[in-house]
Amino acid sequence: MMFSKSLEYALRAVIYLCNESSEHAKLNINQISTAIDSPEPFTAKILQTLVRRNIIASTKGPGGGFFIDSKAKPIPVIDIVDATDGRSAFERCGLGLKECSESRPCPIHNEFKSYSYKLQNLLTKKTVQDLARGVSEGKSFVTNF
Amino acid sequence: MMFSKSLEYALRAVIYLCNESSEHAKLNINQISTAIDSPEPFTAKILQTLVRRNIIASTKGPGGGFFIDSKAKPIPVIDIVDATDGRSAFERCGLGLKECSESRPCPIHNEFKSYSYKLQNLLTKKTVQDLARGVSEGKSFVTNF
DNA sequence: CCAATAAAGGATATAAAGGTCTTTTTATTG
DNA sequence: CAATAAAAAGACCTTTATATCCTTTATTGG
Ligand code: FES
Ligand code: FES
Repeated sequence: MMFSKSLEYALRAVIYLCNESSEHAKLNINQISTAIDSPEPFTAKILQTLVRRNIIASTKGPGGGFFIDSKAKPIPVIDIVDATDGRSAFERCGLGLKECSESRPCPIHNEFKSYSYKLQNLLTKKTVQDLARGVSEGKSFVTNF
Repeated sequence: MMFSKSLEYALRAVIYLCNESSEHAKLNINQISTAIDSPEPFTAKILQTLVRRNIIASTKGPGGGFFIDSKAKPIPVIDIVDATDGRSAFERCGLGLKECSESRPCPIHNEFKSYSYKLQNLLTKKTVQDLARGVSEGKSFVTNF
């Protein structure tokens, strides 16, 4: 696939929020970007779009910040992809041809579509909560040293 | 994966050359970029780097142009990747962490590495000639309508 | 109501990828 | 040898992704 920086930061932030925040323990942008070691204003922009899409929540003012109600419905990873990069990388021709179809396939069409389908499937089944679990159990990390 | 434009044009050009050129039937940059519908000067740059890497050959002067001796040794697709995009996308952390290792994996490390390994393997085994064969048999295409 | 705090919004800056143009070098042919 | 054809080389331009900055809006506690 090759994730954009926006998607990388979005995923790390959302996983972090999933473990560390709640309606009663909001985190401000400085806390988040410090934790996941991402550029603060850029991360703010990204989180804003996630809020607009109702993937995460936020409140303004003192004591405000971003949070995820982790008891809320599971968030498929593909939702974060849709919010940041969109799905065009999956749909276009892997060799950049204008048309991508079974009737006029490029030489990598079959492999590419098969992979592309499997990956979308995986991203749809896998939730942010699944990824967050590994982190909370100390098996994986979203932070640099 | 997500190929760069350079890699897309490189692959289409090399596949085209594989079928349509030989030491005695060289193609100039105008013929190539017209055929594969790619920006001519940009494609020229890309082919220059492939020549420098001895993936394709070229001669200057009237009657000159680019060519592949198709009876020459098979060209693994990974060679084109190495020449254009390099392999860093395979090696870095999929979530952009500074370190990527078994001892400090991010939440997608295992899936990412497994996919990354399989893809590199596929690109190593699959040759440009394999891809060109489909095109010469009319089963696939490197050109737009 | 006021001061402080924090996100939202919008304009702007920087870097990298993608693409073009001009000049130089090399080879061929009449 | 001159004219021409073609790639090589290098400077330059454009667009998109990445990132920052500044102003506005909403919320809270005193
Ligand atoms: S035609 Fe290229 S991936 Fe479908
Ligand atoms: S640590 Fe993220 S892919 Fe290895």
